[in-house]
Amino acid sequence: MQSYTEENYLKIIYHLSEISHPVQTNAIAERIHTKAASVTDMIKKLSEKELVNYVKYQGVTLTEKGKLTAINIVRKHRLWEVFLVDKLNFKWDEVHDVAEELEHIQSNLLIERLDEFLHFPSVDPHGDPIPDKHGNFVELAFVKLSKLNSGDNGTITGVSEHSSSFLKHLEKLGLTLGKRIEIIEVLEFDGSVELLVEQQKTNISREVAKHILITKN
Amino acid sequence: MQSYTEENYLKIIYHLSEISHPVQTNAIAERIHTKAASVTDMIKKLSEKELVNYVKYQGVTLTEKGKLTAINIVRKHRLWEVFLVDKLNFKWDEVHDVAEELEHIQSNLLIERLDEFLHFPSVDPHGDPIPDKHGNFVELAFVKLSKLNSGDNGTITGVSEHSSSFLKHLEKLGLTLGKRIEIIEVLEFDGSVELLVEQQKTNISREVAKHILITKN
DNA sequence: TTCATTATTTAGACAAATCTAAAAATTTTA
DNA sequence: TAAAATTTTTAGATTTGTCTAAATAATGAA
Ligand SMILES: [Mn+2]
Ligand SMILES: [Mn+2]
Ligand SMILES: [Mn+2]
Ligand SMILES: [Mn+2]
Repeated sequence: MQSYTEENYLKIIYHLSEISHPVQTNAIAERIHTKAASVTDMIKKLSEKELVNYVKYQGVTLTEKGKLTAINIVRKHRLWEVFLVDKLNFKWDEVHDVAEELEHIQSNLLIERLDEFLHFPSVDPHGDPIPDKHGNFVELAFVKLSKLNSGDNGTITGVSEHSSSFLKHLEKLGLTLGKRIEIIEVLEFDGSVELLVEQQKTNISREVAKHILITKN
Repeated sequence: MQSYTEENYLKIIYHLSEISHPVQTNAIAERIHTKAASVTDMIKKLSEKELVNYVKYQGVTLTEKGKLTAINIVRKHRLWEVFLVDKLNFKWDEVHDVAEELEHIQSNLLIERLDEFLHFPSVDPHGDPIPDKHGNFVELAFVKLSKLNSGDNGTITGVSEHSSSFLKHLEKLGLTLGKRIEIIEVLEFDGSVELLVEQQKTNISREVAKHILITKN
């Protein structure tokens, strides 16, 4: 079994693996709010336990065992987020911090029963896929809203930024999961996007558009 | 805020306070599976934080602040146990260990919403009272089954032993919360009790009878 | 390709929570 | 009430995860 801290490292390494291979020490340090020296220490420990492959000065990659562990934590995180939103009426911007704690509860029975109670959801409140108990899940074919052109339309199916301020902003504009949108115009000047949601015209910055994930129709 | 470990000490001290005032070092050590020396260290720390009153060689008592903190942890523990039984179909002997972890999740919103979701239960799956958000609760007027005499009858409303083996044993005999019982005879020889549950005659040892709590009618 | 910059690791220290062994205080027994 | 037994505390060490400062390796610019 891994400690709370080890689990957090594995999860962060898993997420960072989608961006760079291998994962750099500094990248981990930044995400986990710690110093590079501490990361090196922990990486050595995880390597000792055969959860990561570590090459000095190069970085780390997860071993199969480490990856399965990480995916299981992600599974728990996302299932708890669904629980909080669906059953306890949390808003999508309120769930992340609590899920960061709940994801470390150790009980297979608990998580399998929770999954069942929630009717085996396939995505979490932010549109992220929920791995099944074997670690399998389907990556949805997203495209960033910032890549669309005028006339394009689609459905909001995810966000790539989970901060409360960002999510609250989207909520206010009515840009929530499942909403259909149509691009009116992409301003050449600053890349901001004018779009239509439920007969309502809205304008969002390029920065915001980058973090909204669309499934085209 | 207190650490996970500090919370556990406070909770144990709270429970032991019902038995002895002040609470002895060794009693805590035994319950928390640690050594007396470690307990002394932690007690000093809790005293420093004004969560307990500590007199060297005498023992500890909780301060008002410490007591409120402890009651809040008990509240969370019991609410989670209700959740596990009522919503996730756990058996009453399966919930304790998971609740030991869940009770440390830090989120007032979570626990208030959970309370609401469970329709503000007043007792947990073992018949123990659940404090409200202000720390108030009613102690039920229990009597140990071992104190009853032949001819007495009442309802099982609690247990004072939470081990899985004990609870499974009761389950097997049909001696669960809410069941009405009638004492047929208390054997003089060994104090074992012959009783009637749902037209069924059963015999339990004095040791078992001691841990079944009855509300008389 | 050499020097400067950046990234990473090592060395040594620290706080939290624990332990063992020994000392000190309290309680029990005789 | 004095010795014996028990309980509690102290002293010093250990483990986990972190830090700062210094050393080392890798990368990028001239
Ligand atoms: Mn999240
Ligand atoms: Mn999420
Ligand atoms: Mn319990
Ligand atoms: Mn209980």
